[in-house]
Formats: sequence, C-alpha cells, structure tokens
Amino acid sequence: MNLHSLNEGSFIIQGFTGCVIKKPDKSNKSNNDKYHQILNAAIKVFAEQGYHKATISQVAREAGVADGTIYIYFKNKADILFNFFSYKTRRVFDRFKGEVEEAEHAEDKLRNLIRRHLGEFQRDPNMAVVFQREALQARYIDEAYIKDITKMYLDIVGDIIDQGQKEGSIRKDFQSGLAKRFILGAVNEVINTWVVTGIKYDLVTMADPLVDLYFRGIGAGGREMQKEN
Amino acid sequence: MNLHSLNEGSFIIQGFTGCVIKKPDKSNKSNNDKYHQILNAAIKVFAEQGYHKATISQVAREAGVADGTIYIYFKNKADILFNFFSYKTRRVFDRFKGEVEEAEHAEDKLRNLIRRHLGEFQRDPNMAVVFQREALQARYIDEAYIKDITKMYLDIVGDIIDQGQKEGSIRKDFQSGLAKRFILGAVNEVINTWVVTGIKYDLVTMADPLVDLYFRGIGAGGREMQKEN
Amino acid sequence: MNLHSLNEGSFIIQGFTGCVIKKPDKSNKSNNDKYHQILNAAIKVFAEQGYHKATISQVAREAGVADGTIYIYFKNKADILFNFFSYKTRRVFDRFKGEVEEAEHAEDKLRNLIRRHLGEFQRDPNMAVVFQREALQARYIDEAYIKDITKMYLDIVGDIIDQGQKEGSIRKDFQSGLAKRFILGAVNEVINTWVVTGIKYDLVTMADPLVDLYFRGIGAGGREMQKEN
Amino acid sequence: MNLHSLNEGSFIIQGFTGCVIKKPDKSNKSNNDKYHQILNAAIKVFAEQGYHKATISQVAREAGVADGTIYIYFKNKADILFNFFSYKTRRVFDRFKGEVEEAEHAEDKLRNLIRRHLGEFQRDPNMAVVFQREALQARYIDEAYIKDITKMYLDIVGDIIDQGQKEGSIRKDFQSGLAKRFILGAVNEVINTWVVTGIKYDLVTMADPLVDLYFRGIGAGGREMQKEN
DNA sequence: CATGAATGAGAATTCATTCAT
DNA sequence: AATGAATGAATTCTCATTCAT
Repeated sequence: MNLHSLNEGSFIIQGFTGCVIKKPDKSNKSNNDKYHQILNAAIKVFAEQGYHKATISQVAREAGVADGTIYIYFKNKADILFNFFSYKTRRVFDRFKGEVEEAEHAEDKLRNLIRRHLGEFQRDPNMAVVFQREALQARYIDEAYIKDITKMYLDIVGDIIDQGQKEGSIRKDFQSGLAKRFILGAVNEVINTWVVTGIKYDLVTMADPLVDLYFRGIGAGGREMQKEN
Repeated sequence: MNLHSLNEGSFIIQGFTGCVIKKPDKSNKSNNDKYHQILNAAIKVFAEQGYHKATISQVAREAGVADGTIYIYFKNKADILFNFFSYKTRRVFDRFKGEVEEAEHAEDKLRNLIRRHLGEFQRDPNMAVVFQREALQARYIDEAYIKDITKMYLDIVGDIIDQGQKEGSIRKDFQSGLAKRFILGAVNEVINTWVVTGIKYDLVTMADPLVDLYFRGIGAGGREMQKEN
Repeated sequence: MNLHSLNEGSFIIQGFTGCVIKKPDKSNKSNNDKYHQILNAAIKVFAEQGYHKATISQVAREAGVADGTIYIYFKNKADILFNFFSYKTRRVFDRFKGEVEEAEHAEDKLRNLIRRHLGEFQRDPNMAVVFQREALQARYIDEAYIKDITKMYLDIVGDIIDQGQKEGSIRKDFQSGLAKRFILGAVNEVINTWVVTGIKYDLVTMADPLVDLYFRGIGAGGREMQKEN
Repeated sequence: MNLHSLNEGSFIIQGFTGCVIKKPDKSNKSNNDKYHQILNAAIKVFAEQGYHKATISQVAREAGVADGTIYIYFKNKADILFNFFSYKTRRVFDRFKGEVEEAEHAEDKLRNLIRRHLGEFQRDPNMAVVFQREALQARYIDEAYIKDITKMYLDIVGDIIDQGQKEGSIRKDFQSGLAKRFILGAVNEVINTWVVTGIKYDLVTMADPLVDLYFRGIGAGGREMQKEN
C-alpha cells in the first residue's frame, strides 16, 4: 500500500487552497523517490534556514534536482511545508495512537505517548526543528491548517484522561480542555528547549519525570493538604 | 522618567547587530509619539500578517506615516521586531517580578505570576499574537535574542520553586529545570489556544485552574496511592 | 568688491539648468560665511566620499548646519558642485593668468603656470581631489560645464606657445591644439598620481622636471638627429 | 580557448569584494552571449548616462533581458563595471604588449603603443567613454582596483624608456616615473578631448604628432641651445 | 519527466528636497 | 533665516514560478 494514500485529499484547508498531496503514482518507484528526496531535502533546509529564509534553489540543490523539478512534485513552496505537516508529520503522530494502545492504564498510556513523542522527535531532529518552529506559525496564520494534527494529539490525550477518570487514577475536578493543553504545552516546551539549546542531551529521559509532574504536579502535599485550602 | 531609558542599550544580540533602542528623545513628545505610533502599528500588522509577510508599506500605512519615516525611528524592519521584544514586551515581563513579590507564599506567587501573565496578554492581544508567534521563531533563528526574556521568566519561576521547597509546599524530587519549562510551556499553550481560537473567552479565568494543575497535577491520588498501583 | 560678483550669471550651462551662483547678499557677512562654510564642508565630504556617495546630511553635519539650511544657499546638490567649479575653482584658475604674466619668456611662463597649478592643488588637497575626480565626470556628462575652465587653461597655454614660437624658443611644426592637451594631460596625470598615491610627496618639485620634459621631450638627440629621421 | 579564462579570478580587489569574473561557461554559447550582451548593453548605457546615473533597468532594457537576468550573470551593479575593467578593458590592454614587441627601437615601440591605444579606443567609443571616465573615479575610490591596468600600461612604457636609454635614443636625465605619467597623461587627455568633443575626427592620426612631442618636446632648440638661453 | 535560464513582481531601503514651526 | 522631521520617488536586488528545450 502506498504511503501517500492514507492522507490523500483528506485536508481541505484555508490558506492552503490548491495544496493537495500528490497522487501515489501507481507505485512508480522513481517518482515516489523524488517526492521523498525533495521533501527530506526541504526539511533539512527548512531546519537550517527557516521556512522563509530557505529558497527553492537551496532545496533543489540539497535534493540533487533542478529547481523546476520541485514543481512537478509540489504545487509551490507552501505546498512543501503543507506536505511536511499533512504527510510526513502526520504519519508520526498517527503512530502515537498505536503506541498508546499498547498500555493498559491511563498513566502508562500517557507515559508511552510522551516517550514516543520525544523519541520520534529525537530520532529526526530536522523534523523536530521544523515542526516546532513552523507549526505555531502555521496555526496562527492559516487558521485551520495544523490544527488537525494538534487536535489529533489532544484527542489522544483526552481519551487517556477519560479513561483515567473512569479508572479513578485521574481527578475529575478540572476542565479537560485545559488539562490537555497543559500536557501538550509542557512537552512542546521541553522539545523546544532541547532543540534551541542544540539537541545535545537525551530527550527521551525527560519522559518519566515529565509524566510524574503531569500526575503529581509540583506540590508537596497530598490531597488532604489541598482540601485544607 | 522616560519609559525607554530602562532598557536602552541593554540588548546586544547576535543577529540583531546594530539594532538599538531609540534614545528617549528628551521627552520630546512628538518624537516619542511617532515611535509608539509606528511600533503599535507594526505590532498590529505583524499580528495580522506575520512578521515575514508584513511589509514596511503596510506598517507605514497603518501608522499613517510615509515609508521613509519608519527608518527615522527604526534601523530596519528587523529593528522594529527587536524593539517590540526589547522595549515593549520587556516592560511587560519586567512588571511580572513586582507582581510576584506581592504574595507571600510560593503558590500565591505563582498564581499571581500566571494571572498577570494571562492578564497582560489578554489586555493586548496584538502583542500576545506577535509575541507567541515570533518569540519562538526568534529563539530558533537568532541564538541569543529572546532568550533573555525567556530566562527572566524562568528565573522568576525558579525562585518561586526554591521558596516553595523551603516552605515545604513544593516537592524536592524533580529537576527544577524541567519543572520551570513545564510551567512555561503550559501557559504558552493556553495562550496560544486562546489566540488561535479567536481571542473570545476570558483568558484570566484559566489562571487558577492552571495553577491548580501545576501544584496538584492531574493525578487523583496522593503519592502513596500511586505507589499502590 | 564681492568675490561672487566676478562670476555671477556667467555660466549658462546645459545639464545645470537653474544652477546660479547666489547673489552676493550686499556684503551680508553672516550669509556669506554660511555659503563658504557649506561649500568648504561639501568639498571636504566630496573629497572623502565622492560626489555621488556623499549625502546632503553629511555635508550639513560637516558644515554644522541643518540639512534644510543648505537649500537656502544652494539650489540643490548639483548646485554645490557647480559652485565649486564655477566659483571656487574658477578663482584659482583665474589667478594662473596673473602668475604667467610675471615671467617674460615662454618657457618661464609655462614654468610659472605649472608651478602655480601644482602649488594651488597642493595647498588645498580636498579641492584637488574633487576637481580631478569630478571634473572629468562633469566634462563627459554635462556637455559644456567644466569646459570653460579647461578652455581657460588651454588658452593660457596657447598664448604661451604663440609667444614662444615668435620668440623662437618653441617649434612651429606641430598642431598647437595637440600640444596644449599634451601639456594639460601631463600635469593632470601628475596631480592624479599624487592624489591617488596619498598626497605624500612635494608636488611642486615636479614642476621643473615636467617643464623640462615639455620642452625637450624624452628624446636624446638634438635637432640634427631629428632631421636625419 | 575561451576568452574569459585568461583573467578568471585574477582580480582580488578591495571595494569589489565578491566580484568574480564569470566562469567561461564551458563554451556554452547562449550563456556567453548573454554575458556579452549584457556587458555591452551596460557599457553603452554607462557611456550615455554615467555609471551612477545608469540604472539596472536601463541596462536590462538595452540588453533586451529582464532585470533579474542581469543578476544571473553579474553579482551586482558594481560587478558589471568590475567585469568591464577586468575582462573587457583588460583584454584590450593585454594586446598592447604584443603590439609593442613588433617594433625594434624604442621610438617605434612607443609609436606602436600609442597608435594601438588610440586605435582600440577609437574602435569602441563606448568603451573609451566608460574607461576614461570611470577609471579615474575608480582609481580614487577603490584604492587598488584599476591600478593594475594603469600599472600594466606604465610598465610597458617603462620598458620602452629603459630600452631607449640603452639604445641611446632616450635621455637619462629625468625621473622615469615622471616621464611615464607624462606619456600616459598626454594620451589620456587626447582621448578625453576626442570623446568630449563628440568622437568626430580620426583619433589615430594623433599618434605620430604626439609621439613626436614626446620625443622632441615643444622646444625649438637642442639642449645646447637651451643652455645658451 | 527533467532541466535551469529567464522572468518580473515585489520588498527593503536611501536620500534629495520640502515646509511647518 | 534656520531647522530637521517628514516625505515618497527611485533603485537595487531577490526569488518563486514558468516554460522552451
């Protein structure tokens, strides 16, 4: 099965009018190769230069193709970024779901999610850089755009919270919308810091302490103390 | 005392070589007016278009001045953003410190900080949009740049954690570096969501529930209970 | 008598339409001062930067006046250069005539001319730089313009040649037009070299050897040898 | 052999940092054509307007290409002028050397040089105009720049003088540095006059009379006669 | 499909000149 | 007269995109 077919046509998005994920090309290997060749080159260049500063020529050079060739596989420059999010990044996030399901309890599920999240970003730092940097940009500018991915993530987290609340391992006295952002925001900041400070240390080791903070918070007291307040 | 004088010259930053905060202008009202007129116009345009997409002409039109006038008050386009961060945003963050000191205990201090943070961003949504979107960008591209502001924030949080640990209201068994980012990341995500979803609801009401999550986490039990699992 | 009155209105020149030498201002001393103050500042700045690279602001700063003040004394930027040539430089060249008349014989007259020429340029290197650099420019671009000064010089040389031919000290078998340019070209190149190499040595000492070359040429032979050819 | 290859990379010059002579283009005819097409268009426009007044758009229009095309072949506007000097003009001056060597005696060598010099400039009046006008400019502004070409010329003249002194046809009692400039200055002035007065008469006919002046000077007598005065 | 030269719209920036004070 | 802030026309240069080969 072609990798592209999963997502094909599934994004109808403001601000990216006309951006469509390329047809899978009937398993035409060489075409598919070029698509990935260019996409990966673009991610590398975007990571180094930033999307705006990067030029099509740089991407072409990095991909070892001519400038014009890029327009055979992508509608325009924005379409490359669009494909990065809707195809490449999407696949990574899709796999999170499976990872979560391998655990039974809410806390373990969240731990698996965070581990996987950090692990995937650590495995592909260029992706990490581009995603962290441009996703927010895209969220702000293009209205819908990256929200699907964010929503997918928040939904996974939401399901975990639901389950935890049923299990009794997670409190019920908070807005789940807020809790989801609280979880997403913290991982993102951890990833940003890792990227900004130079991708030096082992990101995945942050997973357990982070999940601990999610569940227990920074507070010293038990529930009793809370109630005293 | 002139507002600018606080920060004048205090930023010497890679990637922004040559960008300097304008002299306070001897209380010359009209000069100072134009400076703010342009800066605010720029923030509005940057908020709507994004820094890169925004043009000097748009900013000039919004400010009601000629294109060339902008270059009397700012060295170049980047210098406008630089001034936004080093003067305008800085002032906001500077005030956080005072706010924190008004409370006695760590949890109240953190609550004040978060309230103030959300309150200031709610008060000036254009600033919020530009800050949230471009600060991350800037962190990635310009090496030092916005890190000062981030560091300032993290330091305030760090002090609160220290105090809480002494008071006994905050646990000691976590890396404080991680906890600080955990706190910053969550507020940022809350602000981002508020901005991205259209600045509709009251952001400040998020402060208390958020601080509650910081302290208590999402977990239902005390530590003991977790271990029982 | 006012210094300006000599030349006032005497230049009607293509490419400098509208450039007129300012009225002498009824001996209004302060006005006249500013005129010279600005003109000299301009010459200094033009010498350092070149006419095109120099800005009105630089000239104003050097002159210690506001930008706008320059437009009270000069019609526009080109008018400053025009005044440099038609007033300042002109006066220098005017004095050459007198110098020449102090000698009796052609060779001495030429020697006096060249000495004075080199001496005046050495005395005022900024003038030298601007004149040598911009005069040619002006000759090419503005059709008439600087030709008056060049013509004045060539006329003086022409008179010397005429006299020398009558006296028998100068040959008659050459086109006097060519000989005049031959003389002017050589001095200019000597001055250019002096300027370009950094105005270090004593320019006036070049006068005698140069006049020797003018009269005797580089050839070793006497007239007899010439005739053998 | 490609014409460009002679000079490629041979100029590393202050004030023209980053200006490089285009690769010879593997005899790619169309590339080479565009390079010359633009260079010649530029020379024409520079001749008419002067380098500073000329705009890239004018050059593009004259060359029949889009503005952007110019930047494919030249780094920037200054690079066009740089290529004019380092490639186009250089080639002309390079050929002088060969011309000189075809004669045996010093006087004939100098005559050949001057003839060739005048001939080449007459053949390409646009080149003549731009060279005469901008070379001086460049000498003043760019420190090293055009000095190479001037030096090349002066060296040729210097060699001729040396030879003549050995042969006995040239006097030994003058500074050869001065004599070289005396020769260069005079030709330049002759060319300037020809250009400024409208490129009407036959410039090459000036060669013989000029060389006669170089050798014999304007003086009527032999050396002896002078001393009698 | 692939190429890469050519395009030209668009953006930042400069600076001579004006004019209200 | 003097000022200098404001102007906006003009210019250089970039780069996404096209299209003939």
